[in-house]
Amino acid sequence: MSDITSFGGLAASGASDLFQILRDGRPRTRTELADLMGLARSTVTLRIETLLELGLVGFVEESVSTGGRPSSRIALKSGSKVVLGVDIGASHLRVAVTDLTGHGLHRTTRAIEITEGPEAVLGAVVELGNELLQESGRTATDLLAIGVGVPGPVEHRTGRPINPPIMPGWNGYDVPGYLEGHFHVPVLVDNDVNIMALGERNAAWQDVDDLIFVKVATGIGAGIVSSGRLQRGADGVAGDIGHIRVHNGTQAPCRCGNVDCLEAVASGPAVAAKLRTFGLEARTGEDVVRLVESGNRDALRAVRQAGRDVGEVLSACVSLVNPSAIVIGGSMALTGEHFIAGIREVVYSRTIPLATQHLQIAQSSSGLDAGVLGASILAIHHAMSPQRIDAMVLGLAEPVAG
Amino acid sequence: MSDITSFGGLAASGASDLFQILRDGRPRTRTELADLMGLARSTVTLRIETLLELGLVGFVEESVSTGGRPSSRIALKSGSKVVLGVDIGASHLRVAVTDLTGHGLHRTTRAIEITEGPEAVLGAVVELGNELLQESGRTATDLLAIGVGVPGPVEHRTGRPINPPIMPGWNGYDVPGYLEGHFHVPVLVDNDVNIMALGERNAAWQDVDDLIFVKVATGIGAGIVSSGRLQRGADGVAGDIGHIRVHNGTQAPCRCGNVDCLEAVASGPAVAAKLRTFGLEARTGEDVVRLVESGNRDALRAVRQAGRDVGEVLSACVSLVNPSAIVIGGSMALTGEHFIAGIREVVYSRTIPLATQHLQIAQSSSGLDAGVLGASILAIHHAMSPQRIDAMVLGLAEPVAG
DNA sequence: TGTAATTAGTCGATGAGCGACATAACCAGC
DNA sequence: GCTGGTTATGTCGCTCATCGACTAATTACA
Repeated sequence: MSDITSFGGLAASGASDLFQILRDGRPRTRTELADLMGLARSTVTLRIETLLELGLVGFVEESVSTGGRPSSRIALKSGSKVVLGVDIGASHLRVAVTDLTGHGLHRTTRAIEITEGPEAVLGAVVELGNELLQESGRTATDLLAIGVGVPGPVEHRTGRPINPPIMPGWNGYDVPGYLEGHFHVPVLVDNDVNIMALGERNAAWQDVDDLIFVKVATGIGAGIVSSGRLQRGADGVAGDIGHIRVHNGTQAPCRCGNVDCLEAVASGPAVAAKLRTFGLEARTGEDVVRLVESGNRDALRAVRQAGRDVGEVLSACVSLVNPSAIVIGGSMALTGEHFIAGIREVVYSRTIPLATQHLQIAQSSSGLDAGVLGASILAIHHAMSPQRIDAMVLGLAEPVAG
Repeated sequence: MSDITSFGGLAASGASDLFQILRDGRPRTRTELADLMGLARSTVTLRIETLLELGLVGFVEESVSTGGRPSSRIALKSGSKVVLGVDIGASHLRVAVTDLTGHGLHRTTRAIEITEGPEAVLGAVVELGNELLQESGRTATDLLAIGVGVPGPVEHRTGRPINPPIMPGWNGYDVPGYLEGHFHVPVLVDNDVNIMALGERNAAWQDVDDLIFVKVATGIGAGIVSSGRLQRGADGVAGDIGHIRVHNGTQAPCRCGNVDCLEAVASGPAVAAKLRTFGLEARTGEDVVRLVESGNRDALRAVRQAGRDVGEVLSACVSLVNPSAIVIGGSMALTGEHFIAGIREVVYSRTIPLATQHLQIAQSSSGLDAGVLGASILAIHHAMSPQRIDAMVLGLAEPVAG
């Protein structure tokens, strides 16, 4: 009764360990790799040959000599394989094809209404996905995995949304099942803010292991990366900071039933509502951004106050998890420095210096692409996991052995 | 230039992997272990023999048969080795000797003033440590490691306190250096709340992977365990919730310079100060506990309100990290259900149901021992790390080979 | 008391990984 | 442009952890 992972010798020559090191995209020499893994150089050479045969790695030309024979540099080769990154929002859908390094090839957007339910929205995902594959000259067989972000709580293990407040009809829906039925590859689903945190970290904060990504748009949420790992919490709803209480005394009612929730005070629609009391025309966060860009004083002031309110909640977050970076994304972040200035003002005054001395607070650099990039990363992480690499190596070894 | 970990074959026969499984204290059969590790039973047998020779594991008598030859059950054997757990408080010192399963053998307390500085306090630690070793019939050679908790921020890597507000003279002091000079074993230092979180989890919440331990005493702090790992943050000051702002409008000044910090409102001394305005005699959290136990109405009301204030901050923590348990410790927890009722009242009303449906809020069960137990766990984790077990196995192999 | 069931100990075969040595490629200086 | 120093690569026999299969031991139950 032995399992499949062993067939005489060890699992799969451990080539996947080597591969995981190359995942960061940096080219390495054999000696570097040997040091990094604590193995002999000759062993590393053998493992590299396995990965070369699989087409997973390749040589980089630039051979730099330090006085002797120049070392050949080995790096991850994306090959022809691709993944799909899907970012489902309340009112729009964004899909991207990326190679295995997470670099975007093609992307596209479509207006949808998430309230139309899972079949309608996921049907659009299938359409856009197929279009993109065709545009980038790939076939369905080149696709390795799909990552999906949805605007609500998800049980990451099963990929099913759980009681999502703004996604009627999606509760418990088998999102991976639908997409796997059309693409026949693994589908990973997570909260949209979580994948944005992944995307942003991969794009601009590779060396930062403790990071909080905050999305301020129609809703407000945070994705937390601690010790380099995404924190989902016990029920997968960690980072739901939109309903933490703030105290500016307006008793603003929130859709959750409470009052003075951050989301009822500082979200795009909340700021827009406040601006309407000044006789300004505004409904969404985008409207607010437009008013700020036009230089409207009331809008500026309201945005800065919203920043302060977000800052109040974030100062608590900083005290609790002590991150080294906070990245602000979502439509409200597009108001530029005014919003972030309000955040900084409160965070740096309401937190002990020890926690803020190395803290950076910055605007999202990947902007609207953070979601699809993060979704791709999620898919790549799965497609390139040690288990799957081992399986590929085994697939290479078996025909030879048989 | 190869390193010491390899001398011809593999590092150390991988016996440490096996040992790590047995660390939970549960006895296992060979077949169970083989399944758990994905290795052949014969291999497991060989590894067990190595650990038997080292005296690290042993057989458990009770042999249960399921219809055939009864399996022999293998379990961790604490042997004669011990560790010291040290819990340094603002005004008292607690030291315990425990075996390698973390079970206490002897413990003792002494009144100290942390303001007397590191040499005086650590001198007392050395005295008490030696006394305890003698009492439990162990010698210095039986000691494997020391774990220490201090009431302030610590750089865990070096064991040096960093700008601790209530520990004048300790800033940057080499705590491990002092103790290693006397005991000649590794010394691990961490924040007191962090080790209490470790101790509490080990004592009563072994199966809970997401837990927040909150200490409410002279100060207020939290230790966060996420995905089974202690979260220290980027600078090692995660969980410092004492200076998060609460809003009951009293503008209470805090020693940190801000107003309305949780610590200025709900800590032992803060509640005591409030009770003095009612003409009651109270200075510390212990005084408050005494008044509550005597049934004083004002004290009851003040404690419940303090619970609500703590609950306000904890509801933000729940939204952010989504734990499955919150454990309340520290002197204020000794006021019994009144304090925790206030916490529950606010947390369950100010947090979305999704995050609280499986949330438990409970009083610390290990009480005053949480600190020393956690410190021991910290020491044991280090003393029993894969690297150190590998080294022990090597030490066994080398004389034979040489 | 015998038989089925289950666990434990033993041993030859296998191959991942190692170190050592020979070879290849490049630089600098004469 | 040759030559010696330097650094990287390729090759090969050896070692030992691990495997699977077989045998021995121990119990339950008919």
